[in-house]
Amino acid sequence: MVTLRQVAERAGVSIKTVSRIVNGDPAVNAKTRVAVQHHLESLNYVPNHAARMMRGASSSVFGFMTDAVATTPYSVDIVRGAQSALNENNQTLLIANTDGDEKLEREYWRMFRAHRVAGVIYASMFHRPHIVGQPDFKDAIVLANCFAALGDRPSLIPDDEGGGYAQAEYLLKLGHRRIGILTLIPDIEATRLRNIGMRSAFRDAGVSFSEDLVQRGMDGPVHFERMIAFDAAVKMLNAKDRPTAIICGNDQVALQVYSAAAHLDLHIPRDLSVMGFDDQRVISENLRPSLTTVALPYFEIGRLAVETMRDAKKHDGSWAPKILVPCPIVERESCRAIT
Amino acid sequence: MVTLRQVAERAGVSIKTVSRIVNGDPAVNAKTRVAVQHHLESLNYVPNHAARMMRGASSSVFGFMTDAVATTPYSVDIVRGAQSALNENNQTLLIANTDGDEKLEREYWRMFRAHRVAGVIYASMFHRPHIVGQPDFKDAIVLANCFAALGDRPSLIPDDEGGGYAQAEYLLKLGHRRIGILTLIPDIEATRLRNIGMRSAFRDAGVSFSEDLVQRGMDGPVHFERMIAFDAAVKMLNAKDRPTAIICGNDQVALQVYSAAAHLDLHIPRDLSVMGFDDQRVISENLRPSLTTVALPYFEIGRLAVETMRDAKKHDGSWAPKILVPCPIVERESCRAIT
DNA sequence: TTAATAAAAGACAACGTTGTCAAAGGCAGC
DNA sequence: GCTGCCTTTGACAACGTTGTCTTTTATTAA
Repeated sequence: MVTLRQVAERAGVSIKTVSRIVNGDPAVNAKTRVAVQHHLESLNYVPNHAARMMRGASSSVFGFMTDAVATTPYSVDIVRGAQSALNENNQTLLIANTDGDEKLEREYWRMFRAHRVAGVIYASMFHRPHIVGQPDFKDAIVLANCFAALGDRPSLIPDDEGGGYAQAEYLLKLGHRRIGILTLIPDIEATRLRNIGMRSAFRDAGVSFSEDLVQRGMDGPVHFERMIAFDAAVKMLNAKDRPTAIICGNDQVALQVYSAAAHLDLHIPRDLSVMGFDDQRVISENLRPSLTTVALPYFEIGRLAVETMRDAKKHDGSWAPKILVPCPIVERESCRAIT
Repeated sequence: MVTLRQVAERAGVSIKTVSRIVNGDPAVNAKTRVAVQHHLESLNYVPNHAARMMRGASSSVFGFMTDAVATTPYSVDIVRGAQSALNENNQTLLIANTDGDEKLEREYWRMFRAHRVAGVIYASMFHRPHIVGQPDFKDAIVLANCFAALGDRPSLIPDDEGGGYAQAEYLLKLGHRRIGILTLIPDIEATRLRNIGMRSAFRDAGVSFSEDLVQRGMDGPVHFERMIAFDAAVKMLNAKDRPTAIICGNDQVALQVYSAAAHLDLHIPRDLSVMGFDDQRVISENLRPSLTTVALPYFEIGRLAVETMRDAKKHDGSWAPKILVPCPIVERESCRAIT
C-alpha cells in the first residue's frame, strides 16, 4: 500500500507537507498543493486508518452488538439506519452477532476494545431489558430496541404502548366492537405495553374490553417461541360469537390468521378484518389482500441511535433518556369498515 | 486504555516481556508469567489492534460488501455464516451496505483500503453477474451469490439449476402432471438456470413440458420488481384445465398463490400443491399448511466464502473456481401425492 | 571454582501518521 | 541593509506493538 513517504518522495516534498494536503490544512502553497494532489491520485493514496488511530485520533469505527439479527429479519433495518447516519461522517460499523451466546458476547466486547471503537450500539431484538456492564465504554453505549433494567443508558425503543393504542383505535373507528387479540409471548415488555395501549383505546372509545377474546398467538420462552396463532384463530373464529376483527402481535401471527380464515373459507376483509404489527414487508406487502399493520420504526431507531450516541458523549455517564420512537400505522387492505 | 507499558511498570518487568506473555511466547519464566498474567487481568489489558497492524501484522478484519441485505431478508444469513467462520480465528467483519448506490460503493472500497482489510466478500443479492475492479485486493476478493462476468474471481453460488430440477422432480414423483410455474423476473440468471433444471426433470421423467403453464410471478427491472403472482395465479387457477400444483420462483410468490387459492376457496394441499423457493422461514414456517420449498443455502455460502478466501490467498489471482452450493428441498405440508 | 552454555529479560528500532516546534524564505517598513 | 512579521516547509517525537539483537542471569560440565 502507498504511504505518505512514497508520495512525498515522488513529489519531492516532505512527508508533513503531504500530510497537510491530505488533511486539508490551508497552510500550504497552492502550487505545491496541486502538484502533490496529482501524485496522491495517481498513486491512489489512502490514509492508513491504524496509523491515524495510533496518533490518538479517536476511532471512526463503531460497534454494533446484537443478540439476534436473524430472527426478526427486518431488524436489519436498524443496521441500515445506523449506517446511513454514520456514512455522513465517514464512520463505519463493526457488527457483532451473538445469537444470544454470552461467551461470544464477551469475546465481542473484547474485540470492540481491541479496536478501540468509538462507541457501541447495543440492540436486543426482543425489546427486553438487558443489563450492560462495560466500564470502558461508559459514555458511549446506546441501547436500541431495548433498555437497561437500571435505566442507566440512553435507549431507543419503539412506542409499543402507542402502537397498541393505534391498532385498537383504528379498528374501533371502523366500527368493530368484537375484536380478537392474539398476543406475543407474555413475558416480554412489548406484550405488556401494547396491552395497556389497547385497553386505553377501548376506554377512550367507551367500548368494553372483553378478556375472553385475548389469546396467545405464540408460546414458549424467549428465543424459543412456538407459533400457536393458527389454532387459536381457528378456535376463535369457530366460536358462535366470532370477532369481526383480529389484532395480531406481529405479521407472522397475522399470516397464520390469514391461513385460519382460508381454512374456514372466511374471506378477508369481507368476513374478518386483520391487523398486524411490525410491517415485515415480505409478508405484509405480498399477502392478498395486503396487510394493514403497524410499522416498527427500525430504520429510524438505527439513525437515532447514532445521533443519540453523539449527544451522549457530550453528557456524563448518567445521562440516560428513554426515547420512544412512534410506530405509525401502515394502512393497506385487510381491514374494512363495519356498517 | 491500558497499554503494555502500564502493565510492565506495574509488574516491574520490561514491555517486551509482557508482550511475550500476551502472545504466548514460551521463552519466559513460569514465575514471571504467572505474576504478569495476574496484572494483565486485573488491569484488563486488551492489545491495541491498530498498533499491531502498524507492525505489519495483516489485519484481522474482513470487508463484506453487499448491494442489498435489506431486500431479501434472510440473506443476512450470508453474514451470519461468514461471521461464524471468522469467529473461530478471532477475525471480524466490516459490513458495507451499498443499497445499489455506486458512489457509496466507491466510498466503501476506499474505506476498506483505509482499514487495510485482509479480504473482501462481495455479495450481490440477485445472483447476477457483477464485475469487480479493485487492484489492491486482487487475490482477496470472493464473490458470494454472484459471479463476475469475466469469471475472474472465486464465486459461491446457489445451484439454481439443481434447485429447479429438484422442484419439478419432487412434484412429478408425487404424480403431478399439470404443473404451473410462476417465475422470478426473466432477466436474472436464477430464472434461466432453474428453467433449464425444471425442463431436465420433465425430460428425465418422460413428461412433456407445457409452455402455457409458465407465467411470470414478478415483473419489472431488477431492484424494482413488482409482484404479479396473485393475478397470474388466479388466472391460472380459473382456467378450465387448472394445474394440480404450482412451482414458485420464491416464497413470496408462493404466499400470493396461497392468497389466490383462498380467494377462490381452493384448499392447499387438497386442491392444489404449492412449492416455494428460498425457504424464507418467516413465510414458509408460518403459513398453514406450512410451505414445502427449496432452501437457499445462504448460511453455507457465507461460511464457504470465508474458507474460499483462505484458499484464494494461497493461489494466484487467476484462481477463480465457480462453486455451486446445493439447494436442498425442505419438505413441509403444502404438497400432496396425486393418486 | 571457572568456563561454557542455555534460558530469560531487556534495549532499540520500526511501522505510518500527526502535533509541536523550528527553520527557511519572502516581503514591508525603517 | 536590517528588523520584524508572515507564509511555507521541514525535522523530530510520539502513539503501542513486535522483530532483532544484546545483555543479564541461571544452569551445567569441567
